[in-house]
Amino acid sequence: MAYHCTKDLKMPVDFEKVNQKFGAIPDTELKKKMSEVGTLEVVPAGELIMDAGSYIKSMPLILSGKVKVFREDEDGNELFLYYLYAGEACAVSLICSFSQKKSQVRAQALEETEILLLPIDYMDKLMREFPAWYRFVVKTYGERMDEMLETIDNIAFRRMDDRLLDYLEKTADALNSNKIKGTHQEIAYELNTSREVISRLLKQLEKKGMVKLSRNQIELIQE
DNA sequence: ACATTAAGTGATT
DNA sequence: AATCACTTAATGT
Repeated sequence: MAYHCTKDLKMPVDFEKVNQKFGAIPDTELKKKMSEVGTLEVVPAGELIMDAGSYIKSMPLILSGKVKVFREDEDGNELFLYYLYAGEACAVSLICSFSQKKSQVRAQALEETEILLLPIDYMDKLMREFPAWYRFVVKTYGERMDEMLETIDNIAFRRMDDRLLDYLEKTADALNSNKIKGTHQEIAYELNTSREVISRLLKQLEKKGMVKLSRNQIELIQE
């Protein structure tokens, strides 16, 4: 069976872990089933979990770690979408796997990340046998939909300075640190704008005392 | 000290 | 907000 990942470090799934991380799923029987049917994959920090254009053969559920999800357009431009945390699932991949479509997004592990992979062949069965699964899927899909809508009006209606601040806050949150390592160029790439714009906006934020700038590092100041 | 890379800036569209 | 054409500052060798 082909998996969408290059690194195949599969292990039996620890039920206790699934039970603990997915408090959002009340049905213990379902979680037992998930542990039986799924495989565990450990992705090292920085690895791509899913690349645009790859087919998805299973639905990933994050057991631990953090994942950055971003879109990539035809010209190779990146656009940051959202972060995924433990206990969450990527609704995009669910839809992709259902419709047998290639992934339209890329996902990268920010730190070592454990992923529970559920083969899509089981989706039908789980849906029918476990109402809790159905509710979980609908719920995560709804959550992602909200995220997406937020991202859309970020782009369409908000100015870049809002987007930048939003990005900085989310990134700081994902890293558990107020200090964001990286260059202005990298941020510009993620937000699909130019380095000069980011530099200027960061300068403004610094003047407002919201941020402290140094080479390769941006420190967010708490309000 | 020199080269390289990141960041800052003014002008133009 | 994007792009260009620079300058200045920080860092590595």
